[in-house]
Amino acid sequence: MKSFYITTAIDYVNGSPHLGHAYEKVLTDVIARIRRMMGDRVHFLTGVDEHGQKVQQSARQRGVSPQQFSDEISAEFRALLPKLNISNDDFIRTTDERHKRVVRGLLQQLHDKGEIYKAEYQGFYSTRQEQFLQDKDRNPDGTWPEIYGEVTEITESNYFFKLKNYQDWLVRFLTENENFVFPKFRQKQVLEFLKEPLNDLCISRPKERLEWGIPLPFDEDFVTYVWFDALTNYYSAVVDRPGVWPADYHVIGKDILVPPHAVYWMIMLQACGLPLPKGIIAHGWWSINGAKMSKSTGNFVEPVGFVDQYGVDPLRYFVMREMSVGQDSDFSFSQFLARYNAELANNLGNLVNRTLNMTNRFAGGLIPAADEAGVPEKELQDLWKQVQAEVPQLWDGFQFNVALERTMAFVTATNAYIEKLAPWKLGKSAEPADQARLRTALATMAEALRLAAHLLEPVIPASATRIHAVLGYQPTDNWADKTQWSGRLQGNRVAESLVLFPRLQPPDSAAKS
RNA sequence: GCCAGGGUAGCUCAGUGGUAGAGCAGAGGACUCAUAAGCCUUUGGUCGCCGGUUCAAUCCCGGCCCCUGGCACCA
Repeated sequence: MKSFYITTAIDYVNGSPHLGHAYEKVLTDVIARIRRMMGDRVHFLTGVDEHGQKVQQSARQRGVSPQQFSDEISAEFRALLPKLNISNDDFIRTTDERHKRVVRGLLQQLHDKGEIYKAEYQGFYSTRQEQFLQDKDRNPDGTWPEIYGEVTEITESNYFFKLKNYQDWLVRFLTENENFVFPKFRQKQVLEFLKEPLNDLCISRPKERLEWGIPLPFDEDFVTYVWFDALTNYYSAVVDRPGVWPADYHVIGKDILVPPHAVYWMIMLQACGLPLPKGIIAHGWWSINGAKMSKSTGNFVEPVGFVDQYGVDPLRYFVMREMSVGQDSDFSFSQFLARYNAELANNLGNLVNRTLNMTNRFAGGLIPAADEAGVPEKELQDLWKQVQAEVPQLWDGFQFNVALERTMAFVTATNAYIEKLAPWKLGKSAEPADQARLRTALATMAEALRLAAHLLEPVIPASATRIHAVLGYQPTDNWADKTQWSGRLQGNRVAESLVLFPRLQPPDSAAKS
């Protein structure tokens, strides 16, 4: 069986992880969990990009070796994963031997095929910044900004990859596979970009200028620069695992779609004769309180600290509930608070607790068997059938925000059902008919909760598991079966109580009241 | 400048060629199992602006305005 193979972009280890990094992991994780739940054999890869000039510079500034520097920052990124409850199967570092070996292999192969050639590159070079400058780096009056120091025109030999030759092929491929990039408008952006002629891609740096990289196998005086190093991770990580490549989805930020993933990576694979990924998902960016994320202004969400304070699942829920995949979204604490209290605490969490409470109070803590379903039960069951059919379709279309909305609507309907039955009144009656209705009500609310938790599982896995646990329920791994309305909870002993999402107070309300 | 996305109730957004929808917030009510939660009812919008097509446009076409992002060997 072919694996479902999904990847995140690898993070560049030149700073600490922020909300954007966390979001991409969570989004990919949600998809991975959904596919596992649906029975696919999933392989989920994430990792870090460790080579390059900025890492070399940062290491030098701190007076440590590049390896030591990236060891430290990589550990920080790696630590984020369990914190976010990410279910990745592998974690790749571009400094891994397994990676370097594959990169060098591909480069050698392309060199042998004549896809890589050496040429001279002429341009303006800033010694202070150790980089070539573009015309757009100039001041409006044509001079170079102060930060570059002395700028001189120099000539440098480098290796180039023949991108140009594949432009027509790529245009044809994207035209024939119109849903290759999600969302669709991003695909248009790629084709727009390809209307201009491509240039060949410079893939090397001389070692005297940059030594923190993978040496070219055919010329050890150079290291390969950025794209052959970074993009190849998706392939190098699974080269020894038969049946995994090609990737089903690369999940990336919109900033690295064009040209790296949609152009360079596709052409690299094609030139190497390797199968192409089946799709690319380009997600949007988070702003914080309506403004661009920025460390210098403190407009920044630090995921580890946030999780420590509010929990993993609330963060996961918020980013999936709030963002329409592909669009940008805003993160504000007040919006987080509103979602948290309204949907997680009041709607879902409170339903869990009142269900446990009533089962304990009116049925001795054992979930009763339901009598024959009346009108209210049938209505709720019909709604479940709708939601159960609709949510997986929404998942397929990456509309996780809508899927969560529908799931929560089912939770709301369950709360409304409880009001209609009013078990607390039935519990005071000795009439056999009322007792039967009471048993039915308790069984129905527990069953509804069990089912809803299954739809929430990919997004808030730990909480879903806790809900199932307090219902005395052990899920099986047959999706179609376990999402059927049933009486399988009958006789289970429930927990005494559970405050799943403690209600949060707005920061400034404590003083007032 | 070019390209793309967006401009719909106080807020976040959904939506369709035929009297505008949801959630949250606000207001009122009945209830009490529960995290002062839940449920019911309800206030609220010239659907960015101007034209056009149409019996009929928020949805189609043209123009304009505003916000956001991208514009290559910089990551």
